[in-house]
Amino acid sequence: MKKGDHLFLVDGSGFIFRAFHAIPALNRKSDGLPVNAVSGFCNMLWKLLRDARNTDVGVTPTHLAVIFDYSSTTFRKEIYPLYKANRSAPPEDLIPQFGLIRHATRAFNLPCIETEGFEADDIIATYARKAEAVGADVTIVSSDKDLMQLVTSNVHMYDAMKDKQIGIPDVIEKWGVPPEKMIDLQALTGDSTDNVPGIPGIGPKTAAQLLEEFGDLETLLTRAGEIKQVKRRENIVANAELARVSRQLVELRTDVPLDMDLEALVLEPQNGPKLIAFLKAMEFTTLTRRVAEVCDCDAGAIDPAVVPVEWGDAARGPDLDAGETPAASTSPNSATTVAASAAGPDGTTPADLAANRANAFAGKPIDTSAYVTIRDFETLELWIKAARETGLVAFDTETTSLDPMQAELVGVSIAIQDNVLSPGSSDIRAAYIPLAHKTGVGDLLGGGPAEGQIPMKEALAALKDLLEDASVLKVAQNLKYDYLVMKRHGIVMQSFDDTMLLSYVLDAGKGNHGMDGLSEKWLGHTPIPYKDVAGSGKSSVTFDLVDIDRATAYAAEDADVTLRLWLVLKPRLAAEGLTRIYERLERPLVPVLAHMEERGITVDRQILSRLSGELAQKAAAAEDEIYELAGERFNVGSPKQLGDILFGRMGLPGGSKTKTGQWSTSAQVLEDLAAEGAPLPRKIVDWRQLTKLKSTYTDALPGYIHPQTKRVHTGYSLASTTTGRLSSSEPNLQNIPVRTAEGRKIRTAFISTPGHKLLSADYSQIELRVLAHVAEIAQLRQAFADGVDIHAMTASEMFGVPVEGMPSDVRRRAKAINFGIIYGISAFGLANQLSIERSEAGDYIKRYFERFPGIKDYMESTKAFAREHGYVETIFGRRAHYPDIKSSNPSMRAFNERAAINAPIQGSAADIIRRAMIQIEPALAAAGLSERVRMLLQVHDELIFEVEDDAVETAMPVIVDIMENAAMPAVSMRVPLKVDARAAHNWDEAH
DNA sequence: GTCCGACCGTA
DNA sequence: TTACGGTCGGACG
Repeated sequence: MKKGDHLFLVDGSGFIFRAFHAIPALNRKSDGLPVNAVSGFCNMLWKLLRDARNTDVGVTPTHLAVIFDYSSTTFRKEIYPLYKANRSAPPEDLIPQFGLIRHATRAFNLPCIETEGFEADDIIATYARKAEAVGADVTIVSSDKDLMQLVTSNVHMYDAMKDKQIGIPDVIEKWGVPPEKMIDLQALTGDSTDNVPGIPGIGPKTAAQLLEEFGDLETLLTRAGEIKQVKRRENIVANAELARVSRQLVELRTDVPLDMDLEALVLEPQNGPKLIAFLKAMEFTTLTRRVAEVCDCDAGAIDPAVVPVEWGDAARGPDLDAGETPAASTSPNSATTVAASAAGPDGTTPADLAANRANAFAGKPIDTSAYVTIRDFETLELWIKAARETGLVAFDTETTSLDPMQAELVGVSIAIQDNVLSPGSSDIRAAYIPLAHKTGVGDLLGGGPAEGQIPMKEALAALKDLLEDASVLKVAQNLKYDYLVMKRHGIVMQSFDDTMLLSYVLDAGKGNHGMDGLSEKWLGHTPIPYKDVAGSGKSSVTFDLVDIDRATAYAAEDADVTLRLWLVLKPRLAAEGLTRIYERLERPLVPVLAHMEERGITVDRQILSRLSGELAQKAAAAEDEIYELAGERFNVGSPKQLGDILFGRMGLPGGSKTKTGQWSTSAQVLEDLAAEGAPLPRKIVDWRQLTKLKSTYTDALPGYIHPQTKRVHTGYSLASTTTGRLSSSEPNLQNIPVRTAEGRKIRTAFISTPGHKLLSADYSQIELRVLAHVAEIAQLRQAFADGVDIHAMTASEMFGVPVEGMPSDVRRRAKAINFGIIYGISAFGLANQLSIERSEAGDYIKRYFERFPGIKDYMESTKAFAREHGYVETIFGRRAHYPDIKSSNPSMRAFNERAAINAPIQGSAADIIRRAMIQIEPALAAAGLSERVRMLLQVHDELIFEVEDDAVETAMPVIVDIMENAAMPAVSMRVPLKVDARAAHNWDEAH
């Protein structure tokens, strides 16, 4: 961009609201879909672009971008939590138009820009100043006064609705101050729509007058004593701080990190057919005709585009992030109303669309012989172009390993809905792009690269543009894997969906969410098994050694199936009211977790090796004593042999049996025997602990140290629990010992890099707090509000023992009961836990319910809900399904009931920490800590960070604050959340 | 080689 | 009494 160029910055979000209110809502599609704002937007863009071509008329953009708000959790909320807190949900008819306007922007071939953590205004400000700095002219298409501070001799505003330019004189005329003083003026007057406080009683006229007199806000505030009017003087003195905060809120940032540089905003030629297809889908006949004339296209020959409609989830659940789009209405039945009155392109309501799609794809044959192998750059370009045209592409990587940190990229497959490569068709076409296949299977020296592959570097450069293009939606199955593999090649994917996560949000509790299973379930199609192409066991090969034709069939099929699954599952989100869960709690976690996995954590090999030696010695000693006591040598690790010795040859009384009929040798049983005075069981328990620590931790962990990074990279699964918790594997870092002193030594091996500390922040009693919240238990809520010992309080309530001087055993029982409640208590389970009679446990439970009747109510109503709906919900609306809740098998039914009672508690806590994790990185960025603090691990109620020594003090309150307020603003907890944080050189001391 | 049960580590 | 994943032994093929 250079002098003489003219950048247009369209305030997309501002325009949506203005157009919606300015244009009558009777502007609807034939099926009832409200499109008034979309219509105004399209006409405005067309006018701007037409003028761009006709140099005789108006100003002519050479560059243009449309900018949207992305999220309401901006840095301004940090400065002033009440910022925009009074915003109510947008009107129902507006909700589907947010998404449509983004589609419209893409149909116009224009960049669509949004940046997390910043408002559209800040992005506009940043671009405007950058363009000005290189000598270009700027026109901001908006009439929002918040943007007027940006006006200079080179930066103008344009009110598209009134067709009016706004320059410096216009600002002065309207507000009485020049643009550079608008910030001070707004700081004084405040803004009721955004909840910017300002100074009460001061409006624009007074503010302008004061600024005229004192020059600027700071001078005014310091010299406020000179003001003659008594009330005004006192008012300003009293509220000086409020004015300063307000100033921070209204001043726009000009340092927003930009994904696209100025050059990328250059105005591309119009794509007539693409635009016409969109306009036809919107039924904008006049504009369609005009565009067709100008582009010299035959509009009649172009089919309407398939435009997905995001309905929002107006029907239910809290708004997960007030103010963000698309947001919710509070009316309980509004989604149905919108849905009933409006229609998507291949259905009449979201539910119809979902059903139609499911029907269309169930059993629809998949022709795996039609897949294409892309072997030259030109063909690749053609496919990428086609993907851009449709704005939707399924994507899959083929690699040499299931571990994304070790995997070498071998090839990439893509699938598109093809109305570009073969016009008029909406079939799916899929292709495989081999990149690193080798020849010479079985050749000891290994073969060279296979013939007919595009050089990796060239192909990745082309794919990078597509994958990082926010205007093209990428669909993948288990996206985190592909995201990480691509990130390791310098590609940071933007705009994505994950079919695994769609299935998880919709159907958690109904089986797993792997691609093969989903394909069977929804498409009636069995994909080619991996082992059919790569073999299995000893004779298996890595994917780079698979013949390219075989690889094409397998890989392209994966992309094809993924795209089909997306078409089936995505409409179900809106139909079932789960869009917000998916968009706010699930999808944003993918990059967050990918980054955590990529970072890994340092594990000290020496410490583990030393511990392993110690454990080996102790275990050997214990083993000798065991043989001595048993009178023979046997495999201590074999429960079967051990059982024979203890309960057979030695004749000890057997406790419980396992489900295979064997005598149980569990720790519980052995402890009971030890209490009876038998020495052997005690030794077995000791031996088990030592060998467990050795085999599972000290010996296994070093094997996970990555050869290049020298760190341990766990893998998080987003979709393997019914409740919404994450799980960790290879290695599982969510079960590193902590309860015993011996076990805690393992944690000393998890260390920070030099100059850093590990910071651990964990929620205190989060599940009991959630219980107090959902079941509305007055005593529990009070106890948490007062910060008293919750288990002691319970004991005191139940047994009438004062908290002061309470025997530890009494408190222990109460603690077990509290946990039992969370787990959907049964007398049997509690009796087991406390080693008491079942009748006594039953009495405890009875007394508990008497003291806390709300708990009983919660349990009964949760069970009833689960029976009626087949699922339960967290406080944020995540669902956990229990299809067997009505089982005729009483123990199976009871098990499902307990799980259903537990799921909203465990799941709500899981949702809260998810929200914290999603907010952490932007919050750290806003605090300037991005480079100095890195989130490494999550252990259900704990987050572990690696922090530069000097940043610990600043980072800790930021992290604690985010975590403690993570439920807000979606859910206002009736109980405070408490987070404890510590930093130290290793995990043991930090915890 | 692959699968399953028993056991045990975490929240 | 909830939710997980890893290791081992032992049985199956």
